[in-house]
Amino acid sequence: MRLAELSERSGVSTATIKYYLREGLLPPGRQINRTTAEYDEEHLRRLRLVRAMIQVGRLPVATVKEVLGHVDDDSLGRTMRLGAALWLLPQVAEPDADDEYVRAAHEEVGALLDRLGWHNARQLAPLSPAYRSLVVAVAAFRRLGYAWGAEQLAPYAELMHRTAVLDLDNMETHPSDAEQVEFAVLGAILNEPTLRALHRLAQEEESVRRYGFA
Amino acid sequence: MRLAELSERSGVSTATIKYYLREGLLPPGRQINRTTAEYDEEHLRRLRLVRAMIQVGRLPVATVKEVLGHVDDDSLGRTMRLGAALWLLPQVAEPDADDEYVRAAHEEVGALLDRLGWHNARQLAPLSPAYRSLVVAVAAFRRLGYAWGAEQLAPYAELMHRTAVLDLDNMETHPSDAEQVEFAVLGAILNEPTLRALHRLAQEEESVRRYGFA
DNA sequence: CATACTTGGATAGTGCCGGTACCCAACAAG
DNA sequence: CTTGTTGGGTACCGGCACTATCCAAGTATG
Repeated sequence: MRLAELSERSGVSTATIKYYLREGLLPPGRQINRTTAEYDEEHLRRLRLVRAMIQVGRLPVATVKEVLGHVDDDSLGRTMRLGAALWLLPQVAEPDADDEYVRAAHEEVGALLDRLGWHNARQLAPLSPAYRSLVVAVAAFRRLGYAWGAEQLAPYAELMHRTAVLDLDNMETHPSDAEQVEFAVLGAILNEPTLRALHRLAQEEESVRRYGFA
Repeated sequence: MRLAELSERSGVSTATIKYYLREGLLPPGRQINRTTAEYDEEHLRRLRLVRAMIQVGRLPVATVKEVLGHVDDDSLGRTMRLGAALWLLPQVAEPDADDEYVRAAHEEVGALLDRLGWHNARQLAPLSPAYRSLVVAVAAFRRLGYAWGAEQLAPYAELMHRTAVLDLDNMETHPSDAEQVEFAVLGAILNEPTLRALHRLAQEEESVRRYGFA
């Protein structure tokens, strides 16, 4: 398959494919001569994966490149590849440690993890981007005067834990390590928009049930 | 309070505040004379709300303006104000109706809603951005060859419904309509990053429980 | 064999977005 | 009176994800 066909089958313009090749998101095709290269089904699959990450997952191009680098790195074990890839997902700006709301948020989130018995998360917390994002979000709520802490978050955390159990159960249905890692990364990237959409649909449903259409 | 103080207490530069004023995200201050205006605590609060939406919720400036417009519109009832504001949240590109994966995704999502008995969501579906986002995400999975449909989504949807119930219960703890709407919009905007962060923390926790740190 | 098209490679340009910088005359504060 | 700040305006910035154009070398078609 040559560039034009790859473009047609993926729905991505040749100019954009060239851009991805330049940026290293797609491996170069098999060079037939100085002006022709041959692509295969693997390229098409990779291209679809890249598009899904960018368009559905809204990852920046540079991040997609990093994520793919970890997914492809055979020198790492499964857990490390997975962790490394997930660690890169969109982050929020570093919280300002001097801010009083941020300090209070740190305490609330710490209390939450203790209360839930999430000892591993507690241990990973200082490094984890997810922990930082949570602190930033909680601080924003508190800055606006809402009581928002361990108490209010615990039931949500419980539900999210059950979601994570589903995620890993789904992942384990895939046979090979490589497939598991790809599925997990995809899950992390594409499942989030899916969950967000389901969440909003559920809000619409429940809201109409309670208050009607008026 | 004048511009400089508003800037200091919010941590937002005067240039940026002027930009928000220009864009209509903040109402103008009380004009004392041609070169002085007075701002109050309401401006500070609104500014913090705007910042939270932009930085934590990652909403584009133009969307923030629209959302605030609906929140402030007293001519609408509670449900409508809420719905109108939520409808604006970040959307995914319109799915291509000609695509076979998109068609299959439509069917799967429809089957899911039937199976769950979400009749209101089913009815709203053609209009709902959340529905469209879900279809796009499911189509992306299927394009990559994963079996991803009503079967796999149902348990997630169940959990998201329980999350939505929590959301609305929390909202109802606020006394006035105006507060309920503000809290709900904030919830939709700030709770999503919160849920995402909790989800990832839960994944880290559960993943370490199953596979250890190796 | 002629002609039109395609290839990889390179470079420059586009449009949007969230600010930022600078200038101004009018006013305020010490 | 001097120094700084105000609202208002305009111009500009850097980052991002492409997109357009050009090129010489090679390919497909009649």
